[in-house]
Amino acid sequence: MNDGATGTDAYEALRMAIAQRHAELPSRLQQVAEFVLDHPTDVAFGTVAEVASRTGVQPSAIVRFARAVGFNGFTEMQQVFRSRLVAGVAPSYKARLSRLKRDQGARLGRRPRAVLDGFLADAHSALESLSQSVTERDLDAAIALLAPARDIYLLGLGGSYPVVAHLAYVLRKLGRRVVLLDGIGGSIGEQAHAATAADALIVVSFRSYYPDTVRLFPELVARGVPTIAITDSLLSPIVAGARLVFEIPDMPEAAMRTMVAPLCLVQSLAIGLDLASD
Amino acid sequence: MNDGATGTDAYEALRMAIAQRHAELPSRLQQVAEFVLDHPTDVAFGTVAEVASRTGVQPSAIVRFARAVGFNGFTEMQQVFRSRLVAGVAPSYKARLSRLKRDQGARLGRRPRAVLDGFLADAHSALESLSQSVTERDLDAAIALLAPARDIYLLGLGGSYPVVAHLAYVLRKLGRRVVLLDGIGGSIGEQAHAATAADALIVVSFRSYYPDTVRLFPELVARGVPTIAITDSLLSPIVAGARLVFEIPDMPEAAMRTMVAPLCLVQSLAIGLDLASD
DNA sequence: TCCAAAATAGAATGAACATTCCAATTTCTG
DNA sequence: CAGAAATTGGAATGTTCATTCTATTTTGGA
Repeated sequence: MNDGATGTDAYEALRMAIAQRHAELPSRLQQVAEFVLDHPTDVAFGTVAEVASRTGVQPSAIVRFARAVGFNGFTEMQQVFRSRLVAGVAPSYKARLSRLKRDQGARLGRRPRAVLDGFLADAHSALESLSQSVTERDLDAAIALLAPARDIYLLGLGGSYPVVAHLAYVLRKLGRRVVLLDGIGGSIGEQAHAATAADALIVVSFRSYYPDTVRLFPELVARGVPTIAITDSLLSPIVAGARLVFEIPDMPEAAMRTMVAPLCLVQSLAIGLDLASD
Repeated sequence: MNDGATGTDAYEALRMAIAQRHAELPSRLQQVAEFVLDHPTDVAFGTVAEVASRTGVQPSAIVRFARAVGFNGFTEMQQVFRSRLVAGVAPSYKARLSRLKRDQGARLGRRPRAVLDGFLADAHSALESLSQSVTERDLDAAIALLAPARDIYLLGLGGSYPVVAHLAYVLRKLGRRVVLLDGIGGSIGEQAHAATAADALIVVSFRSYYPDTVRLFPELVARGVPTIAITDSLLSPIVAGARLVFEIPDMPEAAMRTMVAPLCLVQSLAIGLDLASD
């Protein structure tokens, strides 16, 4: 079963279907069709009464229209119009949809291919929402913060560790002095002991926040180390005190996470920093 | 910080206000605040009952929260969340994609935003080609190879290290026994010493292939350890002897690499393995 | 430990809603 | 120009919803 037809696709498909059938509809329903095509957002948010009044028809005409184009009622049609808005912004809803899609595929037999497709869909939407949520201003500010730093300290444990590991790799390749706070061979606190206001810190942490990260972060902030936080919520324990916060919301939980978005962000910071310092 | 307070601005202002007041709210309202910040889309579309149920509180708590942050009721607060979605509708997905591709040419441009867009475009296309190149048969075979393994050894150094680090994290979360060959505290060879035909090995390596990987890989193969290789070319030094090879071609070079595709692949292997062994 | 104040859960309430139904009207058809 | 069929308007219906209210629980202070 090729599903396609979720999110924007479903909306576009419906749009085409309405346009096609427009000619053969009774006049009042044509009127509805025109309004609906011209004001999709009103349909997404409005009630039957509102849409009817704006269209200039009776509420029942709206319901009849919805049925005429293949739905069981207005509410059902409205879902399609809402899904479009979700596809545009709204990472959470979208993420949930793709997760749903994945789960559906998995239910149909747990075939690994379906699992892969699910993660690919997640990854695509994560990248998409990253693209929308990151502003040029924040990127500039981040690079300005990192540029003068003597050493760049990286803190990310548990599921976030691969992100900082990658960042460490790239920054070192680019000739930067990096301290990766991984706690190997002793306490993290000792590794971070030399950090001062002349350095910089990049913290990466997602729910559920790794205890050592939560503990060490405020210490470094208190010592005046300029800090960039990459996390999933403004309420995360690594937000207060950070000079700059990149919020990457709606990450799936625990083992289901791919870290694709944070990786891309971090990569861009490193390369952007390198380009800026020539 | 005087915003015009309409559309997205109003939303951002509200978000900040909620984050600030979070600490001083009673606990149930804090709970609501967290959900609301993390799932704005659910608030935009949902009913009080839905939001309450997803948050895990009573409907009245939602209303109390809305009043606590300065509205007359839930409905009023919801308007702000809806306004954000309306503001974000304009550019269609396809338009954004093509813009992304166009900007890719500007990769050499130094503006960090262009750099990020470039990596995002790369990531998208990497995922796309991964989706095409991986066959269901290979995935099945990989999972069949991993399923009976006692311990799963992971080998990936340099730029590939984040991939295996992530894989190790996920597999351990799922209760698998994992040995991450990272060379910490001694030689990698010693870490791998216990590997036998009853175990399994996943090697990840991309050009230019890390010397230690190239050295250790044939040893393990010679000892009969069933091996899955993830690499960028069939000519790569970790292909010969591997039971199974996932080829992910066309990776950009060295520090420019994001590892997004291998990460997704590896994630799918782990989850697919877990699902298969229920 | 006890008391007062705040917070909360859950039921009650009344409004708003989508949907259904039917009589009135218009549009086809022979 | 009938007569039948389709379409339409508008009221009726049953449901769902946001909101309010109150009894109970929890919290904080003396």
